Amino acid sequence: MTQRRVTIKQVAAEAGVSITTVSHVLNDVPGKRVHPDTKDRVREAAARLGYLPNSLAQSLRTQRSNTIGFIGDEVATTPFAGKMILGAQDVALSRDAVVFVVSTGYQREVENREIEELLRRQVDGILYASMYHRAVELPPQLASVPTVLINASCTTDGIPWVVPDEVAGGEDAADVLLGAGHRRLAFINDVDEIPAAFGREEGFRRRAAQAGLRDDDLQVVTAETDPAGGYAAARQLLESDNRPTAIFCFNDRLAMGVYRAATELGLRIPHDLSIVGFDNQEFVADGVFPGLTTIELPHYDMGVWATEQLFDRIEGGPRKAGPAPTTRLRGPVIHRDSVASPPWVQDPGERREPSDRRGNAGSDGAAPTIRTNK
Amino acid sequence: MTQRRVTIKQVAAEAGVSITTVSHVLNDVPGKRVHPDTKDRVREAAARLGYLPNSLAQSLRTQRSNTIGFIGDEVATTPFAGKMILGAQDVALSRDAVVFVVSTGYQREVENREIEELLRRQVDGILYASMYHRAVELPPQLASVPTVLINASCTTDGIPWVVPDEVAGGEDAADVLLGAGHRRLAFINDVDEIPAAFGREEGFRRRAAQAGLRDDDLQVVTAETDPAGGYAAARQLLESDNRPTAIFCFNDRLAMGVYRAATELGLRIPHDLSIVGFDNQEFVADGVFPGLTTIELPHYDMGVWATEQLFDRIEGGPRKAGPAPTTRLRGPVIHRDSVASPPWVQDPGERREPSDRRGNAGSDGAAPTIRTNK
DNA sequence: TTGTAAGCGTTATCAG
DNA sequence: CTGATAACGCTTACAA
Repeated sequence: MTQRRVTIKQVAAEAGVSITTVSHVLNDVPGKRVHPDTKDRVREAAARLGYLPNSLAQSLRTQRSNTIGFIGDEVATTPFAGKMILGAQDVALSRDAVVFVVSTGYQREVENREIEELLRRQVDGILYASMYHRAVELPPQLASVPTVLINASCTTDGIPWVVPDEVAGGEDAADVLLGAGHRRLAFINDVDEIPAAFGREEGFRRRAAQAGLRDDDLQVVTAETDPAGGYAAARQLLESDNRPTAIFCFNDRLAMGVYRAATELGLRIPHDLSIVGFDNQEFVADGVFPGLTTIELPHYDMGVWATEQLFDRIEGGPRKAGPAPTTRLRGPVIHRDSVASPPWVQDPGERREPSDRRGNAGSDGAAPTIRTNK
Repeated sequence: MTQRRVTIKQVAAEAGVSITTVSHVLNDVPGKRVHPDTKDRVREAAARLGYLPNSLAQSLRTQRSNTIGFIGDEVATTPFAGKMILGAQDVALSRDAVVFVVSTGYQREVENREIEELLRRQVDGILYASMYHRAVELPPQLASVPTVLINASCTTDGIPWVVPDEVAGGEDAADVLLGAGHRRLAFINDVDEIPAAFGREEGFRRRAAQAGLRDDDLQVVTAETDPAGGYAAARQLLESDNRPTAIFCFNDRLAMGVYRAATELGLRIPHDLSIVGFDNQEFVADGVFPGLTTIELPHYDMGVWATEQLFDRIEGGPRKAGPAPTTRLRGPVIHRDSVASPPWVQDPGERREPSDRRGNAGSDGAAPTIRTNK
């Protein structure tokens, strides 16, 4: 059935010119002037035959495949992978490129095989993505091809990387709570010692200190980052003498447990207890009641940034001047309904206005702020 | 920096043979007998140089790219995409193939461009995936390349497709509830008229009827498939005269709303109300308290099945005999803690044993059953 | 303004 | 058993 695809030769024949000419007009080669009439004839012929240049042949000749690889440690169990991939493919498509997606499942051998397959296919570059913010060691085979890290940092130099601005996230969370008038805060942090844990705590503490909170007005505890962990930590926090009026949670899943604890203790959210989460896992943050105000992780934007960097490097030749760029991207705060002023506060300070969903590719400037409907 | 990759020519030189011979030994060409010593020399040379055959050149020559495309309507906003992709890439990798992932965002123009890019790259075949079970119309450009549908059906003949077995899902949900001794059931279905809605209702009703339930022992209402929709429907259901003791929800998100309604009405889950969901959206089903018993959608398995079919077609030449295979895959029921026997029931019937997570690629046979820890 | 021919890295045909 | 050599479909000096 699948009759052989139409080639440049057929187009040439159809247009009554040589294949060289076809190539010239179809590629708009700079120095070459081709008679307008000829051009038209060629274009028509190509269109008539439905000619699509064979990318493999082009790549073989030009040493450029317009193809990049996306290597993820896991692609199925987190909702984040999709956003990074989408960011990557959006900018890829704008350069007529397509992306190979492979998932390693954290297995070195699988990773090696996949890298090999990608290399054999002459990918122009590789995006190496982690599902959670961490430091990685770059597989040595990748040394030969432009590579950019997403949601991960590394010490190999010459490798650009992008991660979320965790500190800013912690600050933003604090600002939301402080802005509403809260003065007794708690932070349920991840037990694991990872960049996100350090960064968010640092930012949160800094703002609390700047706001003049005393040491025992800010409790920090750690927990497993799941509902059970959040529940346990929240019970402890909420039954203590100096009960906080607001809790910042390392992530949304953990926050679910805090909701439960609050409910069990008869505390109403947000009236008796305000909560801010992290991640903006839509089905979670938007599914709990009342909706969870949370800090979004900039996965899509990281995908975009990384891919743009990647193409820069691919096009910029071997190595651009100066060290590789790295950046931390700030995620927007998503306002829902889990934050209110404590009863004794009159003026909760101004509430920020809604803004657009995707406006924040930069890492500096004030945090964009978002209010969801519903 | 990136010195030109090593080619077959260099290997030939290094081994002191012709490139033909190198090709012969590296590919183990059937009819060709090469002296064992020569073989060794070649293999060593290849290894020493770190030779990786250029896949582009191979493809150009053999007309086989060992590359497939995965076209999804959206890849970022659902947790399902990742599983289908993983299924696809797992089988692809086992055939030394890699998969291009593209997302159309439901935009025809984007889809067309992407299809074009894939075709230009000579993909051997295409997986066309929908994020929710529906009937699709196949883009005509795909006629020229082997294609298999995932989570979607179509009428174009010759096109294999795989979808979830919705009817079985409805039956399984009913069985769980009926098995626990419930006799007053409700089903909150999707308002949208989609295959999932029809199928699940059919299966659920069938089993209820088989169990001898009277018509008014099974209420079916419809709602938006989000927490708010579930909440509203549940309030209505639970405040009625003939309050059901168990509710089957079209999906897990909707079930979240049912949890809230139950809590507000002072009904305890599962003691006063049993709930079964659908989808097994991990962070939701596993995040609510108590954990939600639910029917999993077989996304991974659908990805696997489709990709195997795809390779069959690719290898089987133009068209295999007979009509294209299609199938409905059953998802396992995931037992958590949202189902119990109503108080008046003595023996809830036997509870099934835990089983393995991936054992169910087939669509027939009893539903595999899974109990999560925690 | 157009065309010839070399070459990108392989595989496959056909001789030696 | 081994090796020239012609494709595969395209781009690009270089000629005409």
